[in-house]
Amino acid sequence: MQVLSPFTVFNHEQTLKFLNRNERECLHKVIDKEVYRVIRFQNELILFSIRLEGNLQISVHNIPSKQEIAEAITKYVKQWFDLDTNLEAFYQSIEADTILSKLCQKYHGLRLIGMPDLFESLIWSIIGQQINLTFAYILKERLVHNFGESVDFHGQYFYALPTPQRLAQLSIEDLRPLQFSTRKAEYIINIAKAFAEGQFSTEKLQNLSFDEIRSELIKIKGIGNWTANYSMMKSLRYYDAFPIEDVGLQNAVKNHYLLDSKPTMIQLNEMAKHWKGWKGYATFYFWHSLLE
DNA sequence: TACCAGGATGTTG
DNA sequence: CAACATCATGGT
Repeated sequence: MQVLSPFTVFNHEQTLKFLNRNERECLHKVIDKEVYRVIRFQNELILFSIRLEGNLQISVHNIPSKQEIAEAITKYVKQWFDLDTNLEAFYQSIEADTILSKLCQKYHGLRLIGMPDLFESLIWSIIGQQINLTFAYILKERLVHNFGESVDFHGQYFYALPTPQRLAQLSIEDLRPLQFSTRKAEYIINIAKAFAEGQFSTEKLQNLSFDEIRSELIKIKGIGNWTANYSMMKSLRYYDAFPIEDVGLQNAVKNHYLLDSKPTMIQLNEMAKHWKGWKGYATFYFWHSLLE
């Protein structure tokens, strides 16, 4: 076991609320203020948990923890929970926007909970395109339960996302019975192939600029501006990535700014000038407000 | 029942 | 280049 501490700010309550946002979430489980997750490390499935109370205690459950595993998990958690960001810089930067500032006070210490695995955020965002979130979680659950591997811990199963290699083997006909549309199936299998064959990876994007990464992502069929920015903010930690087409964001903005209809992209871009450098973080806070 | 969902793509005018 | 149709299905 190890402990991540001390932090300047971390909002345990709001983080738990985020992690519990959908009962059907299948890639982590919250049990008594402790979040469990399986990651793959050196082709081995590792079940670990983080205690969301006081200091963040990390435990490894299914195998004896070695130094290098502890380091890998620590790195993962730091990225997942965005522990290295200076939140005060975000809060100060958007100070001119009194409405967002109020949200920041309300959720003070909430960090942008991400997805360290780029493949995961791409698959998840493609699943979520143009359907309601409830259905999106059902589709993800079917994909994971049908094709993902799991760790059996005291009779309870904890799943990992199927690997690109596994999904690359599938055909559209395998996913149609799970109620994936032909297009979603096609996009997912194509992206899985690109990752499996090494044509695409986080490493290959490492030395590129924001615009170059965005354009590389958009070259892939099925990834548009929304998906590219979603993944850049959730996986690649570009806090200014802005999924402006997002209906949830638009609705949250409509609610908080008391608009009579959803903002146009032009309006939203205008408002987002106050969030410069932190548009992704602002988006995350607005999304979080939808959980109320 | 019609319209909306954490959009993207291909076609048409 | 902007407008429109299409995808597929659950939720309200």
